[in-house]
Amino acid sequence: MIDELDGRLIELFTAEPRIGVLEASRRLKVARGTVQARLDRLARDGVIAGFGPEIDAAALGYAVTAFVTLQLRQAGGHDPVAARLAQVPEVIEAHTITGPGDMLCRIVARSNTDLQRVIDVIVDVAGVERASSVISLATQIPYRTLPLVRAASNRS
Amino acid sequence: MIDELDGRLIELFTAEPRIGVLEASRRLKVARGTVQARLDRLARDGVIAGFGPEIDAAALGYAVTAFVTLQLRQAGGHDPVAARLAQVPEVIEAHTITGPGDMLCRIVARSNTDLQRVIDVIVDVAGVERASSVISLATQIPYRTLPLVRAASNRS
DNA sequence: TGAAAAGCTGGACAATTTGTACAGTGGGCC
DNA sequence: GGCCCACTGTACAAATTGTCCAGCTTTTCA
Repeated sequence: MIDELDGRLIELFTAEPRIGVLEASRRLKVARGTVQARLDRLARDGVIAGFGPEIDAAALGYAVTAFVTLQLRQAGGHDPVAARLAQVPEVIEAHTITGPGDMLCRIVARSNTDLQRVIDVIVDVAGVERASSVISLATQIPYRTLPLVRAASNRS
Repeated sequence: MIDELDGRLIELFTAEPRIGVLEASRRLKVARGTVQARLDRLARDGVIAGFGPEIDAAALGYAVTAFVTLQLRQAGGHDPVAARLAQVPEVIEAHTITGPGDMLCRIVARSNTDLQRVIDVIVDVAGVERASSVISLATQIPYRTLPLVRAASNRS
């Protein structure tokens, strides 16, 4: 799927995103065209989804993160509910899941008080039967994919 | 915290990350120096955490995502467990949480069979008492922050 | 076994962008 | 009124990008 050079390339750009193709080729000691081709291929294959800016919700004032498990009314299915949840800015992510719950959402809020408001909004969404939430107290491992890249490109 | 121009800037770079400062200034109809200064400030304030490549775990072959709630042994605390979990590449994210569970992890695996293996690895981590997992069947709302940016920069 | 295909190298070129600086202008604040 | 700050518009050298090419090596496949 990806080889060792791809792995080094991704690691390099993760560590120093602004270096550019030329500098990357120097660091990796390969021709510029190679870096360019690899990058194009990784992007085409969807391995690299994009280079967008990573926004820190906390820095925007959304200091509280919580995970909400939703139980939905049987009728209507998941998609309409998801569409309505998508209207709520504080819903950062949503998955349908196995198990007793039907949906798991990641939400953010400005404070614990604000979290109450956000949860109320969610519970008010048509199709949502009940919601149970847990608050993230600390992020022990921030979202990461580098270990996967290393594993997939096999080198320790 | 961030104003309307910051919001437009972030949106633009999210939509087309590769355009560069000069093109961005043309699109936003402001001077290049302004874009540069804004970007610097946003990065300095931590609002923009970085411009690293976004890696798609699924494209790397990790097609299955699951959320695992861990109960920990009381003794020892969270941090040592988190440190050990960090050794497992498939643990993509981990939070300490309120409620009956102690920790919530996002994990990925190559298949449902592989998921079993990953969960076994996690349960084997010293300090982990038990783990209960739910599988993500579909991503209804992919991780996003743009609505927050819009909300924070207040414009619809 | 032999030939085609694919990937990498190293180099070249024009066009564009970046980094950086500076003077001028307008609004907000004390 | 006066100061500070952000933005504008401009300038210039240096660096990077996009694109192409010829030659070489390795892999693939009939």
